[in-house]
Amino acid sequence: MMRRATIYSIATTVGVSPSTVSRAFSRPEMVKSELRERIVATARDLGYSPNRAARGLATGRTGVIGMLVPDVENPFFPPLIRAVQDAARDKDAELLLIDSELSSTAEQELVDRIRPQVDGLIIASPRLPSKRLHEVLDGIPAVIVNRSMRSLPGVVCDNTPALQEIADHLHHLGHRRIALLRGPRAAWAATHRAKAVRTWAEAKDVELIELRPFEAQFADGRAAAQQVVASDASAVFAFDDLMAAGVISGLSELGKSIPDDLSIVGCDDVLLAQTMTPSLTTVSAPFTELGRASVDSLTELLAGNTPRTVTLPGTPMLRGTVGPARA
Amino acid sequence: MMRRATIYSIATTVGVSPSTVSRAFSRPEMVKSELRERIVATARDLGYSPNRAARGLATGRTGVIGMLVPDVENPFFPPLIRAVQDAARDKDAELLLIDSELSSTAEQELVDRIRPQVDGLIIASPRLPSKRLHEVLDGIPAVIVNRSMRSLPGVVCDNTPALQEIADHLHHLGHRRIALLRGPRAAWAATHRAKAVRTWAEAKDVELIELRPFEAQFADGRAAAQQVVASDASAVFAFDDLMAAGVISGLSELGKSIPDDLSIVGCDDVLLAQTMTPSLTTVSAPFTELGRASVDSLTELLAGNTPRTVTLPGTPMLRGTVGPARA
DNA sequence: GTGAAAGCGCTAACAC
DNA sequence: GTGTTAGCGCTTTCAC
Repeated sequence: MMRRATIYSIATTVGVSPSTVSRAFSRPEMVKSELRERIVATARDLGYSPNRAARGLATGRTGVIGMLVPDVENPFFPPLIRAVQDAARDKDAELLLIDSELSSTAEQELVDRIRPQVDGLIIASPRLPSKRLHEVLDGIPAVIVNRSMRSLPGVVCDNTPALQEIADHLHHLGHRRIALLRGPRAAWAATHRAKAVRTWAEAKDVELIELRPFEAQFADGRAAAQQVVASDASAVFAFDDLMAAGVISGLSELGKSIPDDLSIVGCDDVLLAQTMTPSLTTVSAPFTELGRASVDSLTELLAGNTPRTVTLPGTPMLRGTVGPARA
Repeated sequence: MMRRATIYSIATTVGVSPSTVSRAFSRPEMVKSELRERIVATARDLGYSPNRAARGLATGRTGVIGMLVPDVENPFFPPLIRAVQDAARDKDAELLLIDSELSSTAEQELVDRIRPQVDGLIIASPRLPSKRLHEVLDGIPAVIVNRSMRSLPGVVCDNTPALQEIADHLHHLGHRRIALLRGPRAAWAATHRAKAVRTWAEAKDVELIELRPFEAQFADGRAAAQQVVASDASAVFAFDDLMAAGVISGLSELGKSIPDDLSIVGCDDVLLAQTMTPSLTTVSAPFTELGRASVDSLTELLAGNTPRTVTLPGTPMLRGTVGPARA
C-alpha cells in the first residue's frame, strides 16, 4: 500500500511547482486551463485527494463542522443530523458528530477536545443552563438548535400555532379537559410548548391539567399514564412523540384504547410517530430547513456576520390518535 | 477572541522548549514529573487543547474514525452510531459521520473525500456489490458492519438461532403457515435472515410463503400487507422492525388486529419496536457490542494485524405482537 | 531529561 | 501565470 499522492508527487510528475498544483485545486481560475486539466488528470490517475487537515493547518479552516447532540438515539436527532449533513455537504464540509450522552458535565470537555478540529459547532443542548452553555461555547463559532438564547445565534422551531390548531381541533371534537405532559424542566422547547397549550387553554376556557415535568423518555410517558387516567382528561398533549408513544403504551396497559378512550397528541413528527398504529397526531418539525438554516447561520458566523435567530414553523399533522371526546 | 494556545505559547510562559511541552502530552513519562505538572497546569490555564490535525500531519494518525452509513434515519443506525462513538471515545478518537443516503454511486466519492482525514473506516454498506465495495475501500483500513466478506474484516450479528427460537415459539402457538417478507435482494443480512427462517421451516415442515424482496422501508411493509392477507399466513417474519411496523400498519388498515388475527415478528429491536403498542416481538441486536467490536477490529487493523470477522448473537425478545394462531 | 531542527501536506504572500 | 519561501501546530530524530 503505497504512500498517498500529494501535491508534490503530482507536481513532479506533471513537471510544475507544488503551488501550481495547489492552485489548480483551490483557485482553479488562477492557472491556465490547459495546465490545470493536465494537473487534474494526473491527480486522478494518482488517486489524489487533498489532505484537508493540512489545508486546515495552513488556512485556519478545517472544512469540518462539529455537531453536538445530547443523544443520537432520541429519534428527533437522526433527521436533523441528516439535514445538517446534507447542507454541510453542499458547502463542501464534513460532519464531526459528538454525542454528549445527556451528560452536561461532559459537554465542556467534549467541546474543548474538538475545538481545534472544527470550524464551528452546531449544538443541541436543551438542558445546560444558558450561562454555562455560553461559557462552554466561549471562543468557538456556534449556532444552537431548538433553543433560543440572546447571546448566540439559533435556529428554532415554533410549534405554537400548530399546537393551537390541533388544540382547536380537539375542542371541536368536544374535548374540554386536557392533560399536558411537560418535558424536562430546563428545556427551552418544553417551556415553549407548554406555554402554547396553556395560553390556548386559558383563552378557550378549557380545563388544563399540567402534569409535572418529566424527562422526555418513553418510560416517562408510560409512567405518566396513571396520572393521565386519574386526571380524567379526555385528551393529552405530550411534550414530544416519544413521550406520546409512552403514554399510549401505558394507557393501553390500563385498558384504555386510543383514540376511542383518549386522544393523544405528540410533537416533532419523528419516525415512530409515522410508523405506529394508529399513526400519531403531532406537529411536524421542518427538519430539512432546520438543518439548512443551522449550517447557513454557521456559515454567516464564520464569515464574520451576525446571523439573527431563525424561527421556522411546525406543521400540524392530524392523524389517527385523535378522535371525538367520549360522551 | 484571542489566538488559541499552542505548545509554543505554553513553552514560552513555562520557560521550556516546545518539544518538552509536546512530550508532556504525548509521552508524559519522558518528562520529569515536576516539570510536567507545571506544563499541564499552565496549559489548563491557557485553555490549551492539542490540535489533532497538526498532530495528525506529523504522525500520520488523525485520531478520527470515519463511519459511513447508508441512512442515519433508519432506526438501526443511531444505536450503532452511539455504540461506535462510545468505543471510539474510549480510544480517544473522534467520529466523522457520513451518510451516503442510499446512493452507492456516491460512496466512492465520499470515501475518497474523507480518506485523508481519517485513520480508518467503519462502514455499513448493505447493498454495494462486494467487488465494488472492495474497490471503494482500496487502500483504506476498513471494517464492515453487518455484512460478511472474505476480503474485509467484519462485524456481523447472527440472528439465526434467535429467529429459529422465535419460530419454534410460533410453532407451539399453532402457526403452520408463515409468511416471510424478504429484505433487499442485495443485502447480506436479508439473505442470511431468510435462510434462517427457510431452513427452519423445511425442518419443521411448516408452510413458508416467501414474499419477494422489498426495500426495507416502512412503506414497503405497508404495501406487503395485501399479499400477507392473500397468502393466508397466520404469522409473518419481517426482514426488520421497520418493515414489521409497516405490515402492522397495513394489516390494521385491512381490518386485521395484531396479535389476534396475525402474529408479527421483526428483527433488530430498534427503538420503535419497543415503543409501539403492542410492543414488537423481535430479535435484539447487540448494538453496544457491535460498536465496540467494530472499533476494536479497526484498531487491530491499524496496528497491522488482521482481525477475523466477529460474529455476535442476537437475542429473541418475545413481546406483544405474537399470539396463538387463529383456529 | 531537555533542546534544536526538520518535516508532515498544504496555502499564501511575494517575486519573477 | 508560475515558482519560491515561509509557516500553520505538532512530533521526532538527533544532539547535548
